[in-house]
Amino acid sequence: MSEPTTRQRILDTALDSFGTRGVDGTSLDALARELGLRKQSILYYFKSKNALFEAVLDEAADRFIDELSTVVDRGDVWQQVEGTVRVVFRLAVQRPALLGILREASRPGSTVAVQLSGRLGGHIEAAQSSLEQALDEGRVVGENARLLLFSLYSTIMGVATEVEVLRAMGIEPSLRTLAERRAELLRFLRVALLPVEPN
Amino acid sequence: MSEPTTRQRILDTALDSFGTRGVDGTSLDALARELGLRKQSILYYFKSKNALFEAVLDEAADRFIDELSTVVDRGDVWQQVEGTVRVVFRLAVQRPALLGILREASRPGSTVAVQLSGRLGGHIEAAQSSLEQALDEGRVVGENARLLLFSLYSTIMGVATEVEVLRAMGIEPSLRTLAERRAELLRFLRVALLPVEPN
DNA sequence: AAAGCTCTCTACCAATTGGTAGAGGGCTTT
DNA sequence: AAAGCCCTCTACCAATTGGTAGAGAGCTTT
Repeated sequence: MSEPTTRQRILDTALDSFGTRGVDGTSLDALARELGLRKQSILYYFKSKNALFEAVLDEAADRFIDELSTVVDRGDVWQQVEGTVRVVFRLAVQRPALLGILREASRPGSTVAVQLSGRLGGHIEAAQSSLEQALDEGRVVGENARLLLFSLYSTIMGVATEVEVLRAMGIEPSLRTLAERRAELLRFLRVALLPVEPN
Repeated sequence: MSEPTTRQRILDTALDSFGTRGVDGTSLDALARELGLRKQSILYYFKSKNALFEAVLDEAADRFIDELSTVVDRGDVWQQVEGTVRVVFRLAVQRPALLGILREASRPGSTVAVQLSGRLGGHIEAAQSSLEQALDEGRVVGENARLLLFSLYSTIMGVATEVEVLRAMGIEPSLRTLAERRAELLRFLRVALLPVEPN
């Protein structure tokens, strides 16, 4: 387990800071301080703050894909959904910034969203066609695969990341309540997706 | 129809800018320029940028409550859900910044979220107890009213506001696709919420 | 040992940030 | 007409922002 390169350390720390404090809320100086460096060293590896952000986005997309890689090749759509929920919830605990940066990048009006879509495009398409097939075969309830996928995404990401809304509802985020949230989400999705026939 | 006060104009413009460009992405100078003022005039009405943000949040919460006021007193839970979806989607077209500022304020780690929860707390509770009753009477499928409400919120807000994710999926946001999105969302929620028995 | 490369640093910089102090114009009240 | 109030302004300010220029230390290559 060799030490990570300085470049990698910068990417790691930047991902965490961008993902939690936001890009605008993260100054190169603060980032460098956290790394025990001067900001000029950051600018040596990345020619501008925006270039750093783009690199961080690529990194985040790669990791996200990596995390989901074990899920995609499951045959059953429901198992894919279930696996995705598990992965996303694990990330919400272990690396919340990874989800935070997706949130940051997908802000309405974001200019970098295109970039993410380029990275994730293939996986989105795969998920969609998988869903489409299940829809055709009546294994899943719905009409439009793309829009259904979009609803699924919104629900899962929202439930996993909207912790402040949760607080507003009087539920303090903790490991316990997180498990409950996940269970309720899975129930919700199961009812929404799977046909009633108990076979 | 009298002209709005300067204070109100500031609140209005700030809501739009905070909601679309973000708080960090909005400088007092830029805001003042947009208003045809100097920033010192803004600071005359609001003692600091943060105070302005808090006032904007209160304003946004009031408007949001106002928009939903016609929905809450419907007897049927499903009609409440349907009405909420309609209101949120209308806002997504007419005043996206209003939803944007909720998103901004509910960022994980946000310090102002508590404030919003104070404003919306009563309405959340009302919605919850309404849902609870429907749950008890078997009119709605689910286990935990609070968590179910949370899932509903995440789904609706996500589908209405995650336009960049939509773009990434190859759906260009427009009035046409928005209507389709809403229809699919309503179908999704209906299946997820309502019991199967037709009658 | 000279030359070059990789990396981190100091030294700056112009622009922008949120914010303070206070002048002064135009009302209304005395 | 004087006094006070409401409002917007000019004039600053210190701190922070992202970014440039380039020195120099340590290594490898010639």
